[in-house]
Amino acid sequence: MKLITRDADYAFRALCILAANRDEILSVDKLVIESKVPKPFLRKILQILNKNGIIKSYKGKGGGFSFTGDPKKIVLLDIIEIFQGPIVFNDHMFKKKKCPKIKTCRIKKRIDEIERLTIEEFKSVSLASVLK
Amino acid sequence: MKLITRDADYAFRALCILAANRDEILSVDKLVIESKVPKPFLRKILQILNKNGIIKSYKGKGGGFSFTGDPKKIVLLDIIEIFQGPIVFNDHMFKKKKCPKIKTCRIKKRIDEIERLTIEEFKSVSLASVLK
DNA sequence: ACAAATGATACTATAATGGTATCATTTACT
DNA sequence: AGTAAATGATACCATTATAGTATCATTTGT
Repeated sequence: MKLITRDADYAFRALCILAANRDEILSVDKLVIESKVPKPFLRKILQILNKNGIIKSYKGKGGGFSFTGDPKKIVLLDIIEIFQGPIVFNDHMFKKKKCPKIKTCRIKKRIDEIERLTIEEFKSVSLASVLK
Repeated sequence: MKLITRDADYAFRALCILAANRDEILSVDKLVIESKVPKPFLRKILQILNKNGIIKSYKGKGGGFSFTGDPKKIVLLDIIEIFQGPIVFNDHMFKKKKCPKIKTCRIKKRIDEIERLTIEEFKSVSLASVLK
């Protein structure tokens, strides 16, 4: 069982490279060399980061992507949620509908506690924290 | 994104019912009524729990399944691992092979810490802890 | 003998994952 | 103006996982 999917993982790694060269424009080709991620896949990922306002893109010759934000403010949780949606440890469904005991279920409550704890941890992993 | 899959979730809930009626033999039909899980799916799940030594099964008329172990010793992590394999937050792969920087990568290290923390939490969720 | 139960196994539909490929558009540079 | 280098937008695809269902064989209590 894997929690973090490939695209979110690649995205965060590419982001780290961009953040380490803050405000510089790096082409996908350069990022491919540094990150080893397959180029068409990395392109798609960077486009998504751009659409979500995490990085900026520059079209045309000499173009590429750059990170201009605050490395302390972008955290792993943000990236996971962009590519994988919200983290849900236990959806508590039966077939297509929610379990009616969802409010009182002790199992659900306990798992939700663990979920909150893990989410807080993912919030603590900022770009800044893994760079220095 | 979901961490705990349906089968592991159903399994743990069914186990709770069995543990609450320890040493009693309950048929799948009874467990279906209590748990609301679709019968053929629940059967498959119980067979897997049986094969993994978590519960015992009794064939023939009047048969069923029973939990005879120590509710303190069976934890959510055991069940997740049976149905979903080991928990891996970040596999750190590139295409089909491991990232060569796997030993030194700061991102990987940080995520592994969070993984260990979460696994410890799942170890703390025993049948006994959610029953009382 | 029969009914009630599990054992074993095969099957299926849908969605997610991990990509690839292609054409359109933009821009810098000569 | 023309061209090369870059991203934008989309469509496509193979494989695997998920969430089940269905069926027949076997065992066992009465």
